[in-house]
Amino acid sequence: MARRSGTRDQILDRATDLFGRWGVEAVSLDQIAQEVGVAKQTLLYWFPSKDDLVEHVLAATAEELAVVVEAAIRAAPDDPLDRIEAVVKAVFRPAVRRPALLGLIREMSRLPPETSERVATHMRPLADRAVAWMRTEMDAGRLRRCDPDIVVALAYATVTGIATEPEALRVVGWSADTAGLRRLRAELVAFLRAALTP
Amino acid sequence: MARRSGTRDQILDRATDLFGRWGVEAVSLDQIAQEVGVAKQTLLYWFPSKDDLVEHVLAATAEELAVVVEAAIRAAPDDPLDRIEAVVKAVFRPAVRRPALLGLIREMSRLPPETSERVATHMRPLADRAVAWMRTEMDAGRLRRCDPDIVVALAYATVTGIATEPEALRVVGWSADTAGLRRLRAELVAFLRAALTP
DNA sequence: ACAGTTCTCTACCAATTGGTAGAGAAAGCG
DNA sequence: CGCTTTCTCTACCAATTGGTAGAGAACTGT
Repeated sequence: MARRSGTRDQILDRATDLFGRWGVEAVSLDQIAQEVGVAKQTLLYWFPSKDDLVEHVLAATAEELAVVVEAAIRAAPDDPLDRIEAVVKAVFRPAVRRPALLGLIREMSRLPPETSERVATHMRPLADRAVAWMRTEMDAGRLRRCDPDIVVALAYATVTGIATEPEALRVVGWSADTAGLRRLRAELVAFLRAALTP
Repeated sequence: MARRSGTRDQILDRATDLFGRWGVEAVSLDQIAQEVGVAKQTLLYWFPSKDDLVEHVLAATAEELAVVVEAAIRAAPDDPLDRIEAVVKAVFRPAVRRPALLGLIREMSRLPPETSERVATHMRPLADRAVAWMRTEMDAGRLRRCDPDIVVALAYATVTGIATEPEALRVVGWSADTAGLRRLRAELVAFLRAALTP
């Protein structure tokens, strides 16, 4: 999250934003280099190929999101709905400040299978924990009974979709100012709460 | 939906799939031409530029989805939750058969503003009707009271997200066979029902 | 058979793509 | 000081990009 200072970190940073906003294929090395303010060759010194850069960007992003989620889970209260709310809010903040973050995760499905598989491996422990946790909460009657695998994916899809598609929100007349953001977050939390209450 | 026969329609058809799957920027005219089985120049005869092709593909897709949704609304029962279920099922069928459809709508946010604005104009009447309808149902106490603008966008994000991100589902161990699809659709409908029940 | 559209083709173009080769600063270190 | 490592640069490359020019089929109506 912190904009770091070395050339390598600056490259990672700009590449994250550009890849997430426009898609990996749509962003050229020349463009990244120009925005960072170095020659393209400098990119290729730090990352021997574009694929390599993409992979490092993805790994760093997945890692960053995982850290944010872990922290939110640990800090959150015991009630499952409160906990979900805490996680959503934790993800919402960096996602709104840098919309590219979640957009990047989406780019996964457009990458060669081996790459996306490696990123998926990164996320799997987190997803597994979430699923297991939901299952126990359902057994305890504190969450609506359902298929936890799919519902974790549904919740993810809702949060990611809404955070990365300003166009869809514009269609219904939403605007991205502070008040709009607060309203959006509140509705998102209420939506998930209603969807998961027993 | 029907695979039509003229050269122009074949081009539109393949372009829809390829743009939706890989993103507009990632697909070249040469690639489309090759898959259709014609020379690139034939594409540029029917659509004077790539931008023009993109625009026609988007318009056709938006139109197609709008027709499906309209039909589902008209055929559905009066109860709002049943009606939502009918629409989701109606969208789910073509979306799963051709995942590119919803993926394409997502591409909107990556296009030049004028283009995305024109597509948005196409969708707006539908969204407006949905919002107005939700509002009256809420007033009648048959839907959970909330901000209908945002909740329409949320429901859209959930359906689109889940239908276009097989990767996210793979992470939680989901598989795309017939049984998996049925399970997914059932959970999706239950999720939305729970989220919108008063 | 005719001329006129309608359609698809080959041949080419300038610009951009990811990537290579290797020179030259800059900085640590004896 | 000199030597080595770390870093960034200019110059270039083959391949691919969206797009142009214009020739030739193939089907029209007469």
